[in-house]
Amino acid sequence: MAHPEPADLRLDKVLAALADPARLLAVRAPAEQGESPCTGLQQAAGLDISRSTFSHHQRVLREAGVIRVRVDGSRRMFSLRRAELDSCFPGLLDSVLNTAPELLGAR
Amino acid sequence: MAHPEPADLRLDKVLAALADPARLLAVRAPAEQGESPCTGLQQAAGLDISRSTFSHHQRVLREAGVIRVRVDGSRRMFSLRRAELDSCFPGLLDSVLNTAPELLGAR
DNA sequence: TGTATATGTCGATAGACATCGAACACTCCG
DNA sequence: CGGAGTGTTCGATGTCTATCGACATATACA
Repeated sequence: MAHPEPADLRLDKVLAALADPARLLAVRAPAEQGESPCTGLQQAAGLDISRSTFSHHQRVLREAGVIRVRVDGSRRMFSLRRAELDSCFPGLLDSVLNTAPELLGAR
Repeated sequence: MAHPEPADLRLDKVLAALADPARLLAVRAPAEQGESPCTGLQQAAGLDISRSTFSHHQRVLREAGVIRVRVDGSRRMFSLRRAELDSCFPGLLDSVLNTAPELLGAR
């Protein structure tokens, strides 16, 4: 369960991680609610996908450095790596999170 | 040679179009120099790829609504669709263009 | 100690994508 | 007209990605 260092964040990877409607939705829940458990996040995002697929998306976001995953008992708690992202790519996360849901893309 | 209407821009498509080191480079030239011819743009971006590959990238950027292509004699002139992008996704383009070249990603 | 809950991993599959060279189309200029 | 310059399209190829179901793992709880 590796997280990249802030110095290792790359814009193309971050953009690729965000360039998916499911992941754009998944990233909004921890942005609004703070740290969220995996299941709650999936439900909050209204994602009708299998657990393994969600786990895959979670890994993509984590390996790109967009989210942090913390083990808490039997659950995983997700949070946005907002400070690191804002530091490396100022304004990027805000512009993505402020986009109206209708403009995110088709599922 | 179709360009999407501003109302048809979708964040996931724009992010996907930008989520490539070659395209991130290609987009910086017209941002700095204004309207640029294709060849000049490719050279300015330092892209060592074939013409057909560059043409492919150009198409991806155009179909996502990131750039506009105008035919001028035997050449194509490229420009950023800055106004439309800023209107739909405020701050996104700026954050991408302001990112240091070393952070764009590996080629 | 079982049993239920929560989540990751594996292997398969189907579709998307980056890349190239070759061939084609169009414009400009001599 | 014909060659040079500019760029697109096509077909092939290798790689990546999204998705799933099944299985494994780990914690929590009775």
